[in-house]
Formats: sequence, C-alpha cells, structure tokens
Amino acid sequence: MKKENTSQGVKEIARRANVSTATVDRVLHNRTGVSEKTKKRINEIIKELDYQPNLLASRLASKKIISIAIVIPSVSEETDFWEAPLRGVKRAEAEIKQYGVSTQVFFFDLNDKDSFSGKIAEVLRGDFQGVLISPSYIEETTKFAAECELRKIPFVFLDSNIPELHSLSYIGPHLFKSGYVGAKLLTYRLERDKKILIINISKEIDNFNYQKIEEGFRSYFQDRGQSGEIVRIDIRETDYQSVARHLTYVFHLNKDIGAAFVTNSRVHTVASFLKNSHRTHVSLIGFDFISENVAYLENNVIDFLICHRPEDQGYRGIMALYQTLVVNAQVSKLSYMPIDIVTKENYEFYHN
Amino acid sequence: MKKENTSQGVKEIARRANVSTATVDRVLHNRTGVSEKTKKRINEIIKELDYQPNLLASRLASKKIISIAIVIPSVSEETDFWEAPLRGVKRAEAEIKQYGVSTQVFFFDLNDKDSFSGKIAEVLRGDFQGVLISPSYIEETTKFAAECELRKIPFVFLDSNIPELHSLSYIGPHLFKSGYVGAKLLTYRLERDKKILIINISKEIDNFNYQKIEEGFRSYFQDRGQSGEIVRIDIRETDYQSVARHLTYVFHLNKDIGAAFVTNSRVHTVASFLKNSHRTHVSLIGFDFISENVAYLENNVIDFLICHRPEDQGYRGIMALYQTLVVNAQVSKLSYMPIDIVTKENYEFYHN
DNA sequence: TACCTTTACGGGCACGTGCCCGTAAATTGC
DNA sequence: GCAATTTACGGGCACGTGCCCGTAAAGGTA
Repeated sequence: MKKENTSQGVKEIARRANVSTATVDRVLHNRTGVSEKTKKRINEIIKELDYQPNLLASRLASKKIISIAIVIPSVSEETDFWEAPLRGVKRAEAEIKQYGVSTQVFFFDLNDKDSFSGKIAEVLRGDFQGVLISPSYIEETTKFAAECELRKIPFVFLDSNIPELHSLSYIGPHLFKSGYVGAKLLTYRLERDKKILIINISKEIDNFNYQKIEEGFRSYFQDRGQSGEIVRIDIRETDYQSVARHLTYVFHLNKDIGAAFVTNSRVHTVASFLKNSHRTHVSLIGFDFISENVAYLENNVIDFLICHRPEDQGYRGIMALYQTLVVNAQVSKLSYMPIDIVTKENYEFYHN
Repeated sequence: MKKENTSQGVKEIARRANVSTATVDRVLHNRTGVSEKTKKRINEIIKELDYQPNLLASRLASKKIISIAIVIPSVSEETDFWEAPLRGVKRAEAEIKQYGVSTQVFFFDLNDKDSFSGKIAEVLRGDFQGVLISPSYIEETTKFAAECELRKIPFVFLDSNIPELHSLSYIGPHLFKSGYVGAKLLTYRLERDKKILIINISKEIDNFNYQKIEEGFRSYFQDRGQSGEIVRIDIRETDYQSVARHLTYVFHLNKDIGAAFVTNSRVHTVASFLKNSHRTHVSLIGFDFISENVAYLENNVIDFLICHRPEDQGYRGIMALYQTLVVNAQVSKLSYMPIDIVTKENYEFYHN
C-alpha cells in the first residue's frame, strides 16, 4: 500500500498562496521579513488546510537539540524510591531521543537543603529549555521558579506540588485523597474500640505533603461520624533506633492500638519494629513500592501499600515538556496519578 | 546547541566500505545484487558502528503504509468495557500515525459467534501487516492464527489468552491471580461462619477465562487452609430478570451468605439485585471499571472492583505491533497487566 | 540623480534513508 | 571470439521542513 500522493504541507500552502516555501516557513515560525498582507493570506490558508507540520521532517531538518534538566533526590541508603521516576525519565528519553531531545539529571541529597540549592543554581547556569523538578524545599523552589518564568523556561513539578507557582504542570498524587484511601483500608476490618496511630517519620519539619495526607486520613472519619481515638506521633530521626524508642513509648502509653498509618515510605522501619516487638496483629499501612516495604508486605506485617506509579510520573513529566517544547501542544496543568493499592496478592504484577 | 556534525548512518558506512549508499541499503534490507564479500565487509562495519537506522529519515523517505487490524467486541448495551481498549488504540495510533501506521477496527458482537467469524474473514481478505485481536472464540481464533502464521502476519492477543497459539504477545491480566486477589479482598473482614457465593453470568458456555479466575479465587482458601463453604452458580442469561430469579433461589437455599464474587463485569446486575432485595450487607466484588459498576461502588453496594487497565492494554497492543513491524525490535511474549483495586475512595483518579 | 539601507521575498541545499534507473563488468551460450 | 544475459554496483531524486544566502524592489538621504 502506498501513501497518498497529493503534495502536502508547506509546499501546498506555498502553491496556494503564490509564494515560496521559505515565506510560508517565516510565517509558521513567526520570523520577520513578511508583509502583513501576505502573512494574513498565508495564515488563512494554514487554517483552512488545518496544517499540521510533519514532525519527522521537521526534526530531521532541524539541527537544534532540546535539553531538559531533571532535578530529583538521589537514591539513598534510606530509600530507593527515586529509582522509579528515573526509569520513567529514561524510558521517555529513549522514545524521543530521535527527535533531538536530550536530558541531564541532577541528583540532590534529600536531607541537605544546600545540595538542593546548589543543583538548581547549576541548572540555571546551564542552557536548558525545560526543567522537571521535585520541589522538595519551598523557598528555594520559589526563587528558582521566578527565574525560570523570567527566562521563559517551562518547569514541571514531580511527586509534590506548590500550587502557587506557575508550573507548566504538576504530575503526582492527590495527597489528601491518598490519606483518605489509607483510612478506608486501615479501618476496613478494625475493631470498634481500638485506637489508630498516625506516624510521621521525617527530618524535614516544614513538609506540607504529610499534612495533606493526614488531613485526608482524618477526614475519612469525620465524613462518617466515626470518632475512634486517633493518636499521632512525629519522629524527627529516621534511623531504626530512634524510631523504635519513640514507638515503644507510644505503645506503652496506649495499650489498645489496633492500626498504624505511616505517612510516607518509611513504613518499613515501623514494620521492623512491630515485628521485633511481636505486635504484628496491628494493621499497618504506608506508602510506596520500595523493596524494603515489599518484603514486609510479603511477610504480612504490612497490610497495604499505597502507590502512585512513580515510573509513570517520570515518564509523563518528560513527555509534558516534550509536548510543549517540540510538538507545541497544550498539556494539562494538573495530572493526578491513580491511587494504587498494593497487597501481598497483587504486588508481583504491579508496574511501579 | 547544535547536533554533532560527524557524518552519520548509511553514508558513513558507505564511506568506510568504499561503496555507495545504495549498496549499503541493499545489505540493510537484504535485497539481492550484492556480492558475498562486499556484503560481508559491509555487515562487519555495521556491527562495528552498532548502526541504528534513523527512524525519522526512514519513515519520511518510505512511502509504505503499515496497516493494523483491530478485532474487538463492539460496545453493547450490556457493557461499555471495550470503549477503554479502543481509546488506547486511538491514542497509540495518534502517536505513530506520523510513522505511516494506520489502523482499522472491526467490531463483532460478543454474543454472536458468526459475527466473529465474519470479521476475521474480512480481516484476512484485507491487506494487513498486523492484527490485534480479542480471541473470544477458541476454535475460530485457532483457524485464524494458523492462517496468519502462514502469511507471516504477527498477531497480538488482548485481554484473554490462548497460550497454545503462537501470538506475538499476550497483553492482559493474569486471571488466576486476579481471582486470588478478589478472594483476599472479599474475605478481609468476612465473619467466620458465613458462606461465600461465586456468580458466573455469561452466555458463553466454554469460556475458559472464568474458570481460571475461579481457580485463583478458590486457591486463596486452600493456601490458608480455610474451608468456609463456597456456593457457586452459573447463570446463562444476562438480563436482570433471569439473574434476579436465579439469585433469589440461591439466597433462599443459603441463608447465611456473607459475600459474593462475580467473575466478570456483570457485577452491576448482582448489585442491582442485592439493593432491590435489601441485602447490601453482603460484601460484593467484581471486575472492570464500567459506568454501571462505578455507580454501585459509589453507593457502597459494590465493595471493590478489580481492573486491568483496559486502555493501557489497547495502547500496548498497538505498540507491540509497531515495535515489531516498524522498529523491528523484540517484544515480550507475555505482558501481564497490574491487578488494580478500585474502591469508592480512589476511583476518581483511576486511569481506566 | 546617484548611492545606501531596509524590506520582502525566492532559490536551493541539507537532514538520513528508500529506491528507481542506468551502466560497466562479469558470466554465459554458441 | 562475439553477442546476450546476468550481476554488482553508483548516481541521483524524493520525502517535508529548516534556514542560509542572494537579490529585486521600495524607501531614504544628500
């Protein structure tokens, strides 16, 4: 089978407008050097034909390379969570490399604000046409966003959002609803008079993500007028010893805790504690498909993991920038990921 | 930033081998007209350079159009399930249309074997280079697969599988495990002495999919030595009246049914019955994110829906054929979809 | 009027690959 | 040994777009 042989694209427009393809090209890229009236004539024909440029030919002919910077936490000993978004980024890159898109990844230390500042400064020194960033520190990100806006560099937020800033798009979970789902699962078979424990393990004090999750979690009970007692604890050190010490204390004060909800991926530390202290009858829920968590899922210590397709997040983040920078198409400002429920029974097919 | 200026691709190979690009081209497409020794020389250089053809240029220069046939059930009054795979197909098509790929969809009536035969005959009369098919009828599909193999037309199975046939790939759920997950969810808070009801509503007698699901469901109980009584019922008519009649009878015989598991997307019919007969205390689980089901999820009549990302299935199906026919890359023979758990709390973010 | 600058366009090559057509060289037939 | 055929290869255009360069025409200045 053969393609249609009608002359297509710029040539056809040029023919109808009685000009050369170069002139049409000038109009398409709104460069100077075209009189108003021919410009108008050409634009009308473009509209009439509903002209869509041939990306193949365009990218083939163009020598421009589009560079995208990715700013994400490095994979630490504590968590390999960011492996997944990175995979997604690489997958997207492989797909669109042929269109002249290249990426460069900047890893920062999640526990070190200065490393974050350093990396975004480095990005600004480089010559990037788009940025995909995990906005871990609000203040620094705000400055960075202002500079990007000045330079007209589109940026996409990954995994957590700062709605006030004018990002091209946010790609990540709806945190409030994630907490809500956690509450539903955690209490699905909880006995009436048992207490619920919310555990927040994090070095960062000002992290607003956990607040949103906790709000969602609590609102589930408000919505149904249930008012079982909810205990909460903040733990500022992430090592096992510290966590165990705090938890021992809490469980000592509250003998009748039936379920525990961890607001992030450090649920495996809690799982470890529950196992060591023979408290595996306590229902346990947390976030993210990381290897330590999956191990405790397998062991029946963790009941459910809530996940947000981190690989897909990375992929979609790059693709959103690609749509804007190369295809010149619109992308939606908010792209909430599904709230996936992972259990011992279905985790082997989960696409993280 | 500019692209590297080193001469690339076929030209570079030709230069090194002291031949013209035309000769290299002949080797690349193993056409005739090249002596053995030059062929060998060129092949060595190709290997040495790890030559990857530029898809952009290739597809731009080629006038060939690749046609893919899609054979799926039509959206019926009973279910709009197949809307989702169709969306995925369209999404894939939009992405790769520029590479000269076109698709044609053939809808058959899921309750009419002859319409299935008719459509596959039509596909074979057409000039297609690849087929994406939902193999609803085994015997007819077997014949079709044999003919495709003869003509060297790759075909991909969607949503259900016939492992004996040499499909390029199967894209769909792991049915056994899906049933297993259903059992876990259904009994997560089931009281000890309550009975479980398995409901199979389908006109097709020989459908092996449901058997696999039921096996998985039952094996969950075997794995944990639980032997609560399991009742099962087959209903061969899909209309509400028939289903209600059968269910009335079953519930009359078994007063203590605490949970019901429907092996396919017709769970909404059962939900309707449970609601009308004031039996919403019975836990209910079924399959697929179709609008009727979601409505009962919202109503708390259905507890969970198990889903397998039908849109993604359609997308991946087309992409598997694209990888084979255009990119000439390998695709994995089995591509199990995640077993997603959809509840009232998270359905609004589900990407079906 | 003569000269210079600016504007408004056209010509044409390049991107990397596919493929048609032409032809020198090698092979075959008698 | 000569013509006919086959083999093995090169030249070069086409795909649709980007963009450099050249130039006629229009406008400006003395």
